[in-house]
Amino acid sequence: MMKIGELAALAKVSRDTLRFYEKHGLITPGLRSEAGYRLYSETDVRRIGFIIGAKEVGFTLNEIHQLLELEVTKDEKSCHDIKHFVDAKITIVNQRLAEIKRIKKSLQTLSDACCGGDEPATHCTILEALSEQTN
Amino acid sequence: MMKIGELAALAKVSRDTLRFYEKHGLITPGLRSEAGYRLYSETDVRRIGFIIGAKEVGFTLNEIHQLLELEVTKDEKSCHDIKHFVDAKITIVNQRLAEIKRIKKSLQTLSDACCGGDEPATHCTILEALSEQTN
DNA sequence: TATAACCCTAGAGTGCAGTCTAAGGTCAAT
DNA sequence: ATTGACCTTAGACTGCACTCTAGGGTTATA
Repeated sequence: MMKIGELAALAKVSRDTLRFYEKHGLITPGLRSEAGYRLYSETDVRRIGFIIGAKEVGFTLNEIHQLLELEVTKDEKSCHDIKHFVDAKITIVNQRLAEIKRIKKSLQTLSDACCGGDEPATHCTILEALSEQTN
Repeated sequence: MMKIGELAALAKVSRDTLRFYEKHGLITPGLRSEAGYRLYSETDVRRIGFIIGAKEVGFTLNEIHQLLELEVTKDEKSCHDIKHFVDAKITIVNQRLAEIKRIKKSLQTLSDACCGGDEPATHCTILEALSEQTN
């Protein structure tokens, strides 16, 4: 069990951010010490790791909230809804994957065109690098 | 050459967004019609396509601005700086790529655990799905 | 020729995601 | 016992990326 400052340092976010996430339901208010200090578990650490990762790839806190609330159980009723929601998210994720691969390739083209040795550096911009990608 | 409304419809953004991007230097103010209407070229279309794609995968407008300004020329002096900047960006892009793959896998695990047929739907959350990923 | 559907500007307003401030309580070390 | 580093709350403030409003001009169609 760690205090907010420790978790903040570990996750490289501010204490305020962690309280903000709690206030907005991304991390459930858990244990408190005698003095009222928040105490975080290993699960909380993984949870905020997920939040940060998801944020980095362009999910909003709202979307992350929905992702974290997803839970497959034996409840037949909700199972269909979950499947639907998850598959919709997978589609979005696949689009992002494709987009980021495009960007990576164009950055790579740019990097390769640059100082590659003695051959003359060709004139090249991101947009030109992007256009060259025929796939 | 198309007017702002056409480009907005094509790129699925608002006219205001396009004017906003211009004001912030993401698209250079180009040709104007006799009446002062903005006129956009094919290059502008590709440009805003790039902006939108980059935004979707989590780049800020500021970062996108920097990416768009990158240009490899024969100027030896700036070449080193460009290489450095681009390679730093590639590192970030690679991290995002890894992160989005992680998220995709966990969503897939979640989807697979759900309504897979007659086998009992195992209890599964995003965090558990993430933990299962040993790679 | 007038009506709708477009375009312009400057500037105000909005929602998201924090970030900071004030005023105070707790804990470990000198 | 007091100093400093930590923790608490509520609420104000900030920066980003739009989004809207007001007040006006233009262009195509009935």
